[in-house]
Amino acid sequence: MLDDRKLEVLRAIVEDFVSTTEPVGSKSLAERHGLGVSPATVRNDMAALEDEGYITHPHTSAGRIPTDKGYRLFVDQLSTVKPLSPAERRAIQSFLEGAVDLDDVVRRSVRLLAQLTRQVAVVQYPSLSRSSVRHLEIVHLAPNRLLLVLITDTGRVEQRVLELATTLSDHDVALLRQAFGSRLHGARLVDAPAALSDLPDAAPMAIRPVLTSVMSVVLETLVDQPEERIALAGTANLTRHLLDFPQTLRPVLEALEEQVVLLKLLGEVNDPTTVHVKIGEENNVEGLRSTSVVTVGYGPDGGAYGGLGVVGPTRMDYAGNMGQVRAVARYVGELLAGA
Amino acid sequence: MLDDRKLEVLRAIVEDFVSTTEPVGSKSLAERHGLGVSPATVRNDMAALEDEGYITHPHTSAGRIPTDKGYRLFVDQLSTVKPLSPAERRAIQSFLEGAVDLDDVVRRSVRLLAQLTRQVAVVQYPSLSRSSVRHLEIVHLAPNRLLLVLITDTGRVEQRVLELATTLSDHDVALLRQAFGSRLHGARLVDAPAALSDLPDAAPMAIRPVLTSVMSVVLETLVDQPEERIALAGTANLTRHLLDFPQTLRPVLEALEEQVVLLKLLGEVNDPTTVHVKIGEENNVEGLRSTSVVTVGYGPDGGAYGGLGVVGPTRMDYAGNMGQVRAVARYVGELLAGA
DNA sequence: CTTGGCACTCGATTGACCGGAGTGCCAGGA
DNA sequence: TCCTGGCACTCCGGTCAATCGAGTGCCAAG
Repeated sequence: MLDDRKLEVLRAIVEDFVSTTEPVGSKSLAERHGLGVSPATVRNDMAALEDEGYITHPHTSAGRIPTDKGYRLFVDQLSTVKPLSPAERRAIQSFLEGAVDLDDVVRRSVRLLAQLTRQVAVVQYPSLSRSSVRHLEIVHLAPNRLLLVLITDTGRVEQRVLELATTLSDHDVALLRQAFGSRLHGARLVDAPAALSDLPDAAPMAIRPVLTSVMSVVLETLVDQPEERIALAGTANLTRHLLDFPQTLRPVLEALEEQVVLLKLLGEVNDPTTVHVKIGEENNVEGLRSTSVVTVGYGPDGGAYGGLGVVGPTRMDYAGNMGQVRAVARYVGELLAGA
Repeated sequence: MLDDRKLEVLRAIVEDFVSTTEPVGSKSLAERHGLGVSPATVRNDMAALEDEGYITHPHTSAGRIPTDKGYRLFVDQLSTVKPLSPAERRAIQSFLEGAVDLDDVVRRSVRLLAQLTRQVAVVQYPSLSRSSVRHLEIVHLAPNRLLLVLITDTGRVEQRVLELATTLSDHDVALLRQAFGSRLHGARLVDAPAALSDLPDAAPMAIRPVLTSVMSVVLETLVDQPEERIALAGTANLTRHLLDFPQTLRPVLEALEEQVVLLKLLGEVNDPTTVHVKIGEENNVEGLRSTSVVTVGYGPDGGAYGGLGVVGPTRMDYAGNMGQVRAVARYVGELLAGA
């Protein structure tokens, strides 16, 4: 149905439209790209592409623009992820090398990504459940109050204050500390329930009740309801593209303010090791139906820590942005693995 | 120069313009507000107000709109902070009452404020330096590595990892914990240097060197460079007003992404107990020259903890927004004082 | 000092017009 | 069978002129 030239025409349409923002006509297309055929032929191909739903035109006498389906085909078959320019590599290096702690890494990454892609950038903090325990500290704040401090291998520090029904002695707390510490140290948080399963039986009879209650609270707050965090940057970039369609701006901004939405965005990736693209209507998130989202996982094995990506207009430089997103993910992954 | 009626005319212009977004003419103004004078008289007053720079008109045959100076006079003399409606009070109550920790309080507050005012809301986390120490924990992560956990009276938990030049024994750390804890407990962080000044002399000779080095790091990271945090919400509200002037949107969004800028905004308040308004060009922040900023301090004595406020178009409901900002600040202040 | 009257200004709207980019279709040619 | 040039057609976008009306400034009378 679609021979090579038709595909070539589609590619040309996407590339031209992305760079000019204007519907592209048969004549200018035949001229600018060395297709070696006349505008009339291009028109025929265009008609075929339109029949198949890959392109459309706003009105009768206007040029063609790609549909979501057209972009999809372009991304899947017609474009190759663009490697970074040396300048971009240097930018990443110098941007990230000064980071002092996890917060700093994430903040710098998200800014970098926004700057590089000129889109809205989203970076998820290393997910708790997928991290492993570097240190777990239990502090005895008051007789019935504990402070839990968890430090993960990625440098994330999380704390919770626990209110207990019973009171504890310093000695009890020392026992708790010892019991939890020895079992969790180095373990991934996902495996915490298993690692702790034998704990009640092994513990001294005296503290078993309080231990089980502490244990359930710990598991609940750290494993069942781990707090995910997200950093966002570059919302100002939305104005570059969406001023043509001001009414789409509001829902996008609203969506971007919802942590849940962003997590969903980054979490929907099946295979976190490859760059993933959602185009326009493909987005499950209402309000982002007019945008495209490029995401990828980062961390060891390419996705163990979390996700990051960019949100921009469907008319975006997919090849470039995919390359940039992937590159930043790799750097960040290495940076955190080395920390 | 400006008699009562002229002031009344200015008030009417501001109120009409704020609610309609349209330049207001003499006729409709004379009708809608019961001024008891003819349009011609209103025109004379308008001419006087324009001479003084309180209002202006976009073109010859258009109605008048207030200038920044006009809004300023309106805020200072013509409007009274509007108390909240019962519905608004209830909204605040129900919105904030479920908060479980500081993060939650701040996040809920900023959303609430954005929703209430329909502007962009900004809430500063309780400033570290102005808080006092509820608990300071020193954890011995590794021979030359300490984890500092600070819990303030407002529930803010802050942690730093310290790398030391020397190695410490558990016993040393216990001494440190004891020495710092006893002196800082209950003290305000601002007073920390004074509270710790006698520490080196009082400590056992053996740990003096390391103690002074730890002390300097502690003071530096917690007092000299306290990390301020800011929460932001409601950026989507910008689209309601600024779509008339799309080009102003970008600088505003850019400014709002800069923590530094926001801190400056909230920090510039001289007297934190009263609601403060910066109108248009009065703003020192480039990029917010087209907006007005309403801020107030919160906490005991009305400002000890931090600041919060909203950013919106100069054409905003000052009386209402000032009331809402003040009310939220009070609630948040009480909530945190009671925590 | 207020008021009605009046001429004037100027943005906004409307409708007519036209140029141009682009299309779809067709018939002829390789 | 496929490509190509030609041609009529569509429709957007910009320009121009005319008109409308809200609003102003000024003045002379009350």
